[in-house]
Amino acid sequence: MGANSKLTIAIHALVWAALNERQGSTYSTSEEIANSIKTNPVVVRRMMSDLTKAGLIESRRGAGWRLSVPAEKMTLWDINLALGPEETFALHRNEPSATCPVARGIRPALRSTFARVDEVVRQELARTTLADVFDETLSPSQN
Amino acid sequence: MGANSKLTIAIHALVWAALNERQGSTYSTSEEIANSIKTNPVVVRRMMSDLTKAGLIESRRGAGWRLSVPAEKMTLWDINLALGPEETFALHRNEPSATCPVARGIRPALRSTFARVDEVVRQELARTTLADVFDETLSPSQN
DNA sequence: ACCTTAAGTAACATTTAATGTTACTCTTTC
DNA sequence: GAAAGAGTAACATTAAATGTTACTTAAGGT
Repeated sequence: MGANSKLTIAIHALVWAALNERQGSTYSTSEEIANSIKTNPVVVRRMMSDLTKAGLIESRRGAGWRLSVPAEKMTLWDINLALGPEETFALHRNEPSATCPVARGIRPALRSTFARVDEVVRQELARTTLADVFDETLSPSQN
Repeated sequence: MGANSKLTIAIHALVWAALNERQGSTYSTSEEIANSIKTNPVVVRRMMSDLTKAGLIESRRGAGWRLSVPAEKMTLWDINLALGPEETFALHRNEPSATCPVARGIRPALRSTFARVDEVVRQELARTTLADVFDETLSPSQN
């Protein structure tokens, strides 16, 4: 499958939960969230389970989840890290030739190059909080 | 399939061609390159075709390809752009709910967030040249 | 205690993008 | 005009993401 939309789903779920809490509910359920995202509740539960393990939210069986970190303190990198971040670019799927000097040297060279890319992605995600996305999502220009 | 290794394949091919040219050959063929990468020649031709269209290399039927931009002037972003860059993070695969305010507002919010991420990736790739990767690939520590 | 609700999770199905492969046509060089 | 190798269409294969069903487990309310 193509690109990674896990982060999109997670942020959507968290913004939904944040709004739900702001409107007076304590817990949000996988069914409510799946409804907004238009996906299956199990997909939501699976993903929320990762966020729970990372301590970003807390679950209560029979009730749902609530944020355990304030939206202002939760960065998009925290969320992405909880989901198990993927590298922006992948190395070769198969080991390249063992006899060719280019093939032998290219992997370490690209590893360090791609690590720098991943680092700037990390920095950019760490700069944005869930509250930032929340505000932009619900800004008047969207209604 | 998982992550995007097209850029890896392209850089590998270009470093191979650069070395080949430095060693006196004018043209490099899809079979030679595929041999080093351990993939099918058609995969190489397909990808090289994109690089040709972008003007980074030039092809001659019956002979192969050669660089048309010096390795010092060709950035990894030029290469990635030629391949048709993918976005680092994808939005929802399916349209989310039309009635939920979160679902309606989240896409524009994420679009701008993810655009900033793509921009820092672009900047980082533009900072590294094919010559940089060439040198690191063939550096003594790799032999 | 019992019932209801909803999370947690295993197992399997489906979808889709990337990659691999075959086979053929088209240019260029010799 | 023969050989080499790019260009490309068409199809096969692989593998990851996502969707779905069905069941188990924990918590709260009656």
